[in-house]
Amino acid sequence: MPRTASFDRDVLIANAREIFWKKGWAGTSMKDLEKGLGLHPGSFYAAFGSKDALYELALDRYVEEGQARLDQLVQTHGALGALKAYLRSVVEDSTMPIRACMLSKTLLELSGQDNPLTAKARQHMATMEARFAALFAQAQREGGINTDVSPEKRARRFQSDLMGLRVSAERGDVDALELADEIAADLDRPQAQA
Amino acid sequence: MPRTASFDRDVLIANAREIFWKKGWAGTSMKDLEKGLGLHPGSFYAAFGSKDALYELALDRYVEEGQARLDQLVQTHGALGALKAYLRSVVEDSTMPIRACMLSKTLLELSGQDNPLTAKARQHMATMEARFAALFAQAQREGGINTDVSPEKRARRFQSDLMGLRVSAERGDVDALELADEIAADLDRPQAQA
DNA sequence: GGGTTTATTGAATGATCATTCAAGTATATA
DNA sequence: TATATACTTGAATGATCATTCAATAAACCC
Repeated sequence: MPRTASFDRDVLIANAREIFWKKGWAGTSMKDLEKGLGLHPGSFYAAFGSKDALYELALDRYVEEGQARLDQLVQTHGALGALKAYLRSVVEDSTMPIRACMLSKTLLELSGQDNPLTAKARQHMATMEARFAALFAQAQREGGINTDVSPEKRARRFQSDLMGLRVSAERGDVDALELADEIAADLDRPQAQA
Repeated sequence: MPRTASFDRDVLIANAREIFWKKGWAGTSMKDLEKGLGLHPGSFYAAFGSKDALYELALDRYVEEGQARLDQLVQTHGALGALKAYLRSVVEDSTMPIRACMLSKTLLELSGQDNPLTAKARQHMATMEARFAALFAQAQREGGINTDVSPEKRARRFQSDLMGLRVSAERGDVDALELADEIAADLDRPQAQA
């Protein structure tokens, strides 16, 4: 009896991720979304509930894709190689709408107003960091990296440097690829003790 | 003949910097500004012209104060010591409304929409980087740091790490002070070659 | 102290914001 | 093919957005 929906929900979420990632939370209007997704208000709200709800789905999707990209790099380059390649990929990959990390953008834009989406962004960052830590642990087991510093600590620093790299890459007057290689080169050295 | 203005323009710009820094560009409404500055619309527009114009003044002020803080650190700690102390200060200083850098926030929020304010943010970043480079050069002359890498390159990396640190400090679940000390400790070591 | 000049006030403007909903349309089963 | 069921449409909602402006109030010079 029911009429079937004419759109692919998954594609719509991917589109939304693209738009939100590029233009940010406040910078994306419902008109932008209606146009970008080809959806009228009624269909939009029937499908997603609200702009906030879709943003959350877009964030989830963003992290899933990042993890998938990382997984693939691990398969081809191994743990340590994947971490290095990941640094390059975030400034090279031309399929991304901008260089900056969507989690950083969300956190910076919304943490000053207490928007619930910041909690989500923070969670995702912790998840990514845990994934990095697992890869550092694997690299240490495989002997590719020395064990003077815990995987957790290395992961924390790695993600911090990654965020810095991706902000720098938005500047335009910075050779982000060179910066990425510098950070990657540091991974081969014993880490400084604070 | 004229009536004198009842407000101190400098104080108002400082207040605006505080509000914009914390809540961001889109997150700050005219109502926020009117309330925060104690100014009615008419006075506001007579004094500053527009919300955008005031944001630009706030950005300028933000950079001036950062430079002043850095200058003071140089006087007490010397060039290299100042760079290290600056890392700590950005996560410790309780007078700042948030940990994140206002230039990063501006760049990330507005670079996806082509807002002219992004150019301003980029310029300021380049200026800060030049200041860092001068301090690295001084540290190299004084022998506090080795000369295997150019001051410009060190400055670029320093600022990138600084941005990453300040994004990480917004997470809440990261010991930003420890991270700052790790980055500071790296300054004493020969820099890795990419 | 009167007259001029400028600051202040706050209501009004028109645009845009996210969201709602009633009416219309298409599809799949029976 | 009739009917039930869901999807689609787009106008309407009320809030809030940045900005304007005419009216009012205050301060300075002569």
